[in-house]
Amino acid sequence: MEFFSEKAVTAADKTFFQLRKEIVEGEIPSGSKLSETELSTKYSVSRAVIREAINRLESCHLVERKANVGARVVALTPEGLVELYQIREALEGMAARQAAKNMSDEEIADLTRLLTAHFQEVKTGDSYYQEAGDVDFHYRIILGSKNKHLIGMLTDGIYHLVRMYRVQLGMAGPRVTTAFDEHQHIVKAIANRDEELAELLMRRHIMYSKNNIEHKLVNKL
Amino acid sequence: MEFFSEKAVTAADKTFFQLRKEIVEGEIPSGSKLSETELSTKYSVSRAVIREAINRLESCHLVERKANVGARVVALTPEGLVELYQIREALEGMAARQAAKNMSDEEIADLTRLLTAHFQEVKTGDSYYQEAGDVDFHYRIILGSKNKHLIGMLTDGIYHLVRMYRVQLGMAGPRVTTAFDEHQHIVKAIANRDEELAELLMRRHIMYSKNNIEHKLVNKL
DNA sequence: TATGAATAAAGTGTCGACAATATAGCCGCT
DNA sequence: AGCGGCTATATTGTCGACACTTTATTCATA
Repeated sequence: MEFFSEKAVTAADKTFFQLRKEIVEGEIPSGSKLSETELSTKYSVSRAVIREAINRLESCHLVERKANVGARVVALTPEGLVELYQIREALEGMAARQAAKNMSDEEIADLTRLLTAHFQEVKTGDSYYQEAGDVDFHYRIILGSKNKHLIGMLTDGIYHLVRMYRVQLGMAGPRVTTAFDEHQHIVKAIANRDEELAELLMRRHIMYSKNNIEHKLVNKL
Repeated sequence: MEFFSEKAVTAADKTFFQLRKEIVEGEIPSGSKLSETELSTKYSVSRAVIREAINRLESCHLVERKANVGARVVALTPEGLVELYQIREALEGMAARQAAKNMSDEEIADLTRLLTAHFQEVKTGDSYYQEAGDVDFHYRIILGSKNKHLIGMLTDGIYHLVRMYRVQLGMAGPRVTTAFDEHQHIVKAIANRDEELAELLMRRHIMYSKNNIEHKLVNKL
């Protein structure tokens, strides 16, 4: 899943990536407390490193911190999920709009190829790669926006929280073929340089995805 | 300007607020380097406090950091401004949509009162309070969305960067009466619970504002 | 003179210890 | 027995020192 070119140069980086991974995958359960001393012994680093890692996790909205009290992993709630998807709808919609304007022809061709390759895998029915492919698709469009702030907010900011909801609610699942069709329509709109339609389709795509997840989630949280 | 209820409980808080203020207002010039040792002597706190403050400034996109090299205040560029306003358009548009859905009748009445009071000040021609009134208006709608993630991203995240552009480019200025009309239309849409229109009008409002600033900015950056 | 390696200087990254604050448990009081 | 205040403990916040990396300087060599 590391198609983000994130290389850990410092110890705080490594610890941050490790903690983020464990939180997203639920190894550190949501709602649990993050004790600085405990973590520093567990990872064999100083508390300063842990503190920096926790600060970064807070920036990703993966933990919440109170002064003089400590940090807790965020709780997963239906309201939080809805709020998150509203933000995705706004930001990724804008990303699709800008991608329709700013992606190069080669990049669009690449994206089309990705989609057909993806279609081959869909036929084999392997749902995990469906998940990865979906993330990859959205990631490319985000990059295609060429908006550095937008890219940062989505990839560094909220995408790991999205993954956290998906992983912990077990969201590898259906909606495969329908989502695939939606992806195709979006790419066509981008290829036609139709900014308005690209944004609209992306927003609908994310809204459908939200509704789908919401249904599943009723009896899980 | 402190209508955000941000109280500094810890030393790192105070340093962060102080540094943020100085960066936004240009006292620490954009593009300049932030030396940890230098700042720690200047503010009479330890480097650990400075480091935490700088980390938070990085989360706000006010400084950029490179491992083993240091942190610099972000450079103000025309491209950066455009990117920032694209994000505002997406997020505040969504905020207006959600505000039309979630604000209470009392809150809407309050907002209307704010607008008429604001109109009185516009007639006196004091442009500074126009600026404050504009920020206040947007802030209330953001809060009205009732989306915690959205509120956090806008108020903690990008709003200080928006202010930095405005302050350092000297953006107290015209567009007063037209902006006021736009505000009125937005409130009407919210009062009518017309989510679609509220979002559309807010997006247009921000787009106009962007175009206005872009024109002024040509010969400044 | 220009280039490159070796070295010195400065700055960031990391650490362990101390100080300040919040939480938990105990004791006395009503 | 229940409640409020106090003490003890544990955790976070802050500090100064050391280790490592980057950058600037110096010096030798082609």
